[in-house]
Amino acid sequence: MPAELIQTVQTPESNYDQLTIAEATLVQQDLKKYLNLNPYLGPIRTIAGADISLSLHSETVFAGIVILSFPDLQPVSYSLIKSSTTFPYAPGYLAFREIPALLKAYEQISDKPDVVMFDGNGILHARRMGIASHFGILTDTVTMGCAKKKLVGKYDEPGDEKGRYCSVIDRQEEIGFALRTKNNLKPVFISPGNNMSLQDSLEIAMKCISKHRLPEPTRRAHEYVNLFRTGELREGYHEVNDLRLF
DNA sequence: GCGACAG
DNA sequence: ATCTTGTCGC
Repeated sequence: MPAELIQTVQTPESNYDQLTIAEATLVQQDLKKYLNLNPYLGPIRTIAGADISLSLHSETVFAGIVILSFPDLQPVSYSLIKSSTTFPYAPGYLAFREIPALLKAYEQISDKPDVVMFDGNGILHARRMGIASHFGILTDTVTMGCAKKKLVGKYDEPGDEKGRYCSVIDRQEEIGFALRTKNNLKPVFISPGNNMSLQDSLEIAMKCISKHRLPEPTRRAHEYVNLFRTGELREGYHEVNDLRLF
């Protein structure tokens, strides 16, 4: 990586808050040089969901990563951390608001997941550098995005039945999919983050669909992070010892 | 200038 | 994202 970029991203928790939008754009353009969209060949034994929860009118950020077994999708461990941010929310720059906290949550995981799914996009982004791709490049991990709303591009509405999907196209380029995860409900938007292909992201997303609109990884991450914010779960890395299974 | 716009 | 109650549909 270029020295300038390394200096900027090496310790995001201390630098991202001070970046201007123009500087953030340059960081994204630099990071894109390291994007890898080749097929993922390794096994998937665990898949994690990453998300954050915010208090209204506050700089406090509750970040969480929940690791699920694969393909059974049962929570096996989770990492929660409280942090703060002053970087404003701006479409296309979500990573600069959420990544510092998510990096802390990721660091305290002792048994890292094989894949991480983000509540947001991978390459389904104007500069192909959504939060999943950004995080995947910084940590050299296998990541993908699952957004609840379209950020950029055009697509045909997929059929009403669960499992149907259509490509999302932006400037002649296929950058993701609109995937129907539940009958008659709005689709979610899937794209690869880093170290996997477009097809990988679609196949993995389909294997994570259960009875809800959101795939299990991000659905669980959202659930845990809210339990954390409301004080029902504690900060730190925890193994799930669910005796209810027996 | 107008419309679009992850969380 | 978050603040909120009931309500319509599978």
